Amino acid sequence: MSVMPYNPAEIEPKWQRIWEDQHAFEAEFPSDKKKYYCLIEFPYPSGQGLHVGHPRSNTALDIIARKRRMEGYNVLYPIGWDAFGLPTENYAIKNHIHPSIVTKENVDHFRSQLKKLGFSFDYTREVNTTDPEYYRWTQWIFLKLFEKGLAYKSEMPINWCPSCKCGLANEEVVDGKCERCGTEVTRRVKSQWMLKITAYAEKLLDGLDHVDFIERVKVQQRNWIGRSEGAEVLFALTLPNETLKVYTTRPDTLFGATYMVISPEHPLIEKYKDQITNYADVAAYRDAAAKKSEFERTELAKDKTGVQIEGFRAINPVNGKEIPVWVSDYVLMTYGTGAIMAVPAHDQRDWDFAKKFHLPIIEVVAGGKNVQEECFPDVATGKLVNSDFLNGLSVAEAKKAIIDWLTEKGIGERKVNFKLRDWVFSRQRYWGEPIPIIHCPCCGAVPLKEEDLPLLLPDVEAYEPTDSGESPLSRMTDWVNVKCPRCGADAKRETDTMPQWAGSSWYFMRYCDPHNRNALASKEALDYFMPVDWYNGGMEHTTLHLLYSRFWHLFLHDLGVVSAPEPYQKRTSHGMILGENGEKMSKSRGNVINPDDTVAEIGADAFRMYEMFMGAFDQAIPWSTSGARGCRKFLDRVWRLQDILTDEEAISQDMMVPFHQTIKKVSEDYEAMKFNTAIAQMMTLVNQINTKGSITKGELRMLLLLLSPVSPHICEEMWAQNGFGAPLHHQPWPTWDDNYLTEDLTEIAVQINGKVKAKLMVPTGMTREEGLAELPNREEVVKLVAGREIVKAVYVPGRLFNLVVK
RNA sequence: GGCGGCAUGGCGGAAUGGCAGACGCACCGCACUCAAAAUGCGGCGGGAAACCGUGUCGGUUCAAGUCCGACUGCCGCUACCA
Repeated sequence: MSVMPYNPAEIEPKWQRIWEDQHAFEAEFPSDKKKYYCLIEFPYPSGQGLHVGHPRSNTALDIIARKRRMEGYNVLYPIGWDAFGLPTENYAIKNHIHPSIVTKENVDHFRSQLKKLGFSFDYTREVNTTDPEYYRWTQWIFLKLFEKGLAYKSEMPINWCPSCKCGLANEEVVDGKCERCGTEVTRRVKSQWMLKITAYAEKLLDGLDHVDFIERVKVQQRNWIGRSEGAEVLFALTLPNETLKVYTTRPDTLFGATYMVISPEHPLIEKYKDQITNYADVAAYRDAAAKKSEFERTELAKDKTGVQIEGFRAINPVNGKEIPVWVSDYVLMTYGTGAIMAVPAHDQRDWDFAKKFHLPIIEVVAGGKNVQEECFPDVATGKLVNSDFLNGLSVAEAKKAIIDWLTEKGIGERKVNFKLRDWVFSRQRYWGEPIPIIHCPCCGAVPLKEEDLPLLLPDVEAYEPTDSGESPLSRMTDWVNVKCPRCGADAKRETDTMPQWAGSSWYFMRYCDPHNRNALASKEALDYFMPVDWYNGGMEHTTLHLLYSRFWHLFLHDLGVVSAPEPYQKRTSHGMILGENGEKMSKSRGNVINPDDTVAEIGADAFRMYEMFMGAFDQAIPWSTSGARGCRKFLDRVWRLQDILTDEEAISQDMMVPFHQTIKKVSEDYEAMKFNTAIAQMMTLVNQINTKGSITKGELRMLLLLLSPVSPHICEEMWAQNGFGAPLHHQPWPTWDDNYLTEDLTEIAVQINGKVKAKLMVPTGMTREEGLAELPNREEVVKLVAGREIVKAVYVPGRLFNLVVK
């Protein structure tokens, strides 16, 4: 008997319809079952449509979601659209179409592409960040942050993209260039909304100890938060009642401080302009530094510049010595106190600076080479010298001693600093959430009342940003001019909008209760579904989205909105898919693979399988069209197993071991995201079945169960065609029996001096003692030893037998 | 400069310290075919062989792709963070 050929173009849409009609993948609430929440990063619905990178993450968690359902969990695996953002706005400007229309078209296209891949998303819970019913809650969270003093407006130099005409967060500046358009970023002073993420620095750091994130992610977040322990020290100045505070991680080297440096933006310069005898030089240096972009500052990092301030000096508190104060842009106003004590002997930057300007270098930690020739920054080995009461101590001991001394004298104290900066939250753009604040000349910034949310984005004629740097909304006078809700005076609305990171900072909470009109989600739904059990996404979101959303979630937890402190229990990350030439896929390189084309050629099941089989999940892998066809060939082979199907119900005795090994391997490898080896194991099994020449019904059922999370359509179809009963996705996940994992006899390797010389069959249970007693007498072994003296024998049960001979 | 990761056939990649190269791709041979495609079967690191082979050099071990030390080369993140 021979079945019809495998035709994914027919069976895939059929099963997608059946799943939809049966509401097969909708999460229940309320439910008595245990929940499992799988999450992938919701896509930005770009005009280009789906990229082959999206299905890599989606398929991986689809496998987990489908397996969990078969294990009896109430699975939440949702999808939505992160739809605010610049590309849509730019497209709208160029083509004179409203961004909301562009967004709708793109979302529809994306959804249809995803549906063709058969992901088991719960489409009834779709969210869209541009939906007023969604962004009213984004605005609500902002109001709460404002209420708690975590949202504030601040005049500050921001990164300005002259091309996008928009302020950028530090995180959106890459190599001194705009992340989006590549234009060199300049600095511009503007009044900006800021979110005080720094208030959560410690919690964001501590929370990492309680979640199961891959180590890379933890390390990157820790680095980004950048906690450092040190001390603040007050230096007296030769000015009446004036001190200069510095932050240092090396208070132990205080005796080696030979000069000080303040940042060009340091207020001391303006305050004492009359006392600074070379003020003109200092001011000129400051103004030149201000003009430099972040990029230029970094580029010129190697070559230190600076000006010595004439007119006053500082006094080193430990030895009373007067030391000069310099201005240099290697000291940043935005970190620490904007001023440092310079210890050239033990800090590379200070050393470079001292060498250039011929400043004294005094060794205070012995153990390196001549500090006049080479800086010695090591903290592990040296002992203190030239440091009075610290002499002879290790660096760690000296740190403690000097901090105690400073604290006692009241001129210093222990201090923890973070690299993390507050989040610049304003965008001078149209296509984002309006910030629900009214500026009143009397009352200042007045929040909208909660019942007035959502503050709708008004329709405007032109979305172009203005040259003045104001948002396009500023031109909407009818919308901008309002009465102050507090005092009734004429007031103006805030015209900046929120960044794209806003809507994506809480979307996983909305999925729990997406149609709620009274709250961002009900407490009951949040307490049931949160936290996300498994979140997979790109490494590029580690320091931005992943940190921002943890911040918002921790904040909402403090507010009592949600019980879980951390939003994500587990975070994994997929590797990038490269073009066939091994380079990053891009239009300009002409190496983009379109998922639609691949699905049309080999089907969604084979496409999904290839995405999982191509290599280690967390590594970057080049696409291979012939490799993808190989997966289609495998599914053809699976399909043709029906040609050799017998009427036997059970798994035959001689196949028990291979099947149980496969159940174990596949089950464990899916969990460890080792999808490639899980699939390889199933290929091996199918090869074995083909060699044997027949397959029983029980064997086919088992294979289909194991394969179905990867390639669900073909498995459902074969399941139904062969009358295997209730739909496959309702079947329980199979379990293995350890008794069937091994054969009676095991092949081991026989080594002489560590080199494999022969293979032997031994009873599987043979212990180390039995092996050592019996194996040297085996005929094959005696032959290999050839009369030489056996110095040592090692038997590793089930593995090998090694003889060391002379 | 700092932090992290990686290095295995022609290619993607397997391998709790225990038989290196599973599985797949490409390629070669054979069968089927008038022929090709598809499919099936077989081969496929180097070497005539002894043997040699997991970026380089050392070390630990009965045994190292795997652990340790030094180095080289790529990739990612970060970057004058005091």
